[in-house]
Amino acid sequence: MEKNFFNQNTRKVAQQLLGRVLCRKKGKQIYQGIITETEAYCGPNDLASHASKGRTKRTEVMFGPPGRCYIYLVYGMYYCLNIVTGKKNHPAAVLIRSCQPLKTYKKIMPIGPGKLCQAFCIDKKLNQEKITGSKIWLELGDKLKFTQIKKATRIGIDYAGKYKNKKWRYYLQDNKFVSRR
DNA sequence: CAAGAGATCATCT
DNA sequence: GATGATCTCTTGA
Repeated sequence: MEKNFFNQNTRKVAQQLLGRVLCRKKGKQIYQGIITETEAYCGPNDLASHASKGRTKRTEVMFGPPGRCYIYLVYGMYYCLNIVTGKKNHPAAVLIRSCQPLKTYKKIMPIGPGKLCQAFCIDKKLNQEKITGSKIWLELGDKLKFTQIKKATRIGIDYAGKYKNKKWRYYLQDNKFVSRR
């Protein structure tokens, strides 16, 4: 991955992450999948972002340097994986929502942010880890020049006022491994 | 097919 | 004490 890739506009990162390969190593197992769906959470003004509520213990990692994992528990049940973007003290991140499995040893399809974390054995132990480490990292994958990117509203953020209508969800058109169309 | 409910708990007020 | 960046299951048209 390019240096400083995550230190740029969150929406741009979210789109450029599509097609790249998420890799996770746990023990001898390696899990890999092509990222098919992402969402951008664009800083302190974005009412959909946890960071809009200010700096707390949970959101602290978003205020840190780009390229770290932000992992939290939603609805008391599932983990969600984000990657912090933008420069330090600008709290923003990209939610990795779905991927197309390449190499998995579990019978869980990584479709939807909760299932993705289940399938890839991602939990809070990886919070704040660099996304360029030995446990979790990204690879370039094949080029996706000819694949269309669709834009849509983000899921599950009805509370976000005028930000709920922003089309900051991105997914690969015609790919089956997308949570909603 | 769409809409609603329930599971379940860390985080924040 | 309330609330979710989810998912599955049930109900009913």
